[in-house]
Amino acid sequence: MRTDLTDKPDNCMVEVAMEILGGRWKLAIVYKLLQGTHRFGELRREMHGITPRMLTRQLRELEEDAIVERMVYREVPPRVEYSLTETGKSLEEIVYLLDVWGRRYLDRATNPRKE
Amino acid sequence: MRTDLTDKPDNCMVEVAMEILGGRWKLAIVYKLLQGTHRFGELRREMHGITPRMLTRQLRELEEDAIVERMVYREVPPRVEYSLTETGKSLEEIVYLLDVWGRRYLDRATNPRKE
DNA sequence: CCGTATCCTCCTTGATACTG
DNA sequence: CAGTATCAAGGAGGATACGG
Repeated sequence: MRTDLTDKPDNCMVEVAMEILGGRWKLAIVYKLLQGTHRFGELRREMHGITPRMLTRQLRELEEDAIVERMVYREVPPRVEYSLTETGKSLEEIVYLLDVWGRRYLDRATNPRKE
Repeated sequence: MRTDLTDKPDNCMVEVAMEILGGRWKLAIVYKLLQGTHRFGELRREMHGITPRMLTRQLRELEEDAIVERMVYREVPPRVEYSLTETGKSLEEIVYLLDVWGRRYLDRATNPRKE
């Protein structure tokens, strides 16, 4: 499944980070959770197009990697809240910079200009 | 293949960025090129485990997305050099932070400690 | 409301051999 | 040296229906 993270020969930890954070949804979920705790259904609505199955899988993987915390309230109807761990919150600057970079990239791609 | 980047409904540009930079090798290649221009063979040797086919594909995609520049020298034997564009260089801080994050993450995973 | 169960497609990645 | 060609496997991601 995942290559052994401790078996990275040289000093490029970018590969380690991308192995945990890669994929289509992970960092977008972190982006949402940086704005505060969310319930399953809230995330589902805000993530335009994700299926419940996918959302569950991504959240479980993030939980295993200690990025996300899952809090279950045994009520009727059931309530489950997701939030970031400290490790998850430590991604704030990276996610922010990626957001900025993506916005600028899109601007350039949309109205290209000469150098 | 790729979803239309201009068709992202809300303000989460993280998805845009990950669509361009996601995958196993892209940011690791950027990491190497931040240290200077590289030839194909140099990258191949430094990227432990990448096949020439994969390296070619990743470099071509990065070239299409204007992250990487390809310079062909018509010599014998042939020489091709890869370097970052300005857009590529603008990833420096992100790549640096990902490297740091990955290193710290690995430390925590290797010698876990209680809070 | 918060998920699971099933079934499915196709992209990503890889191994190996070969070429200008 | 710098790639292509070919073949193959596996997993990421998706559609739909159902369960506690």
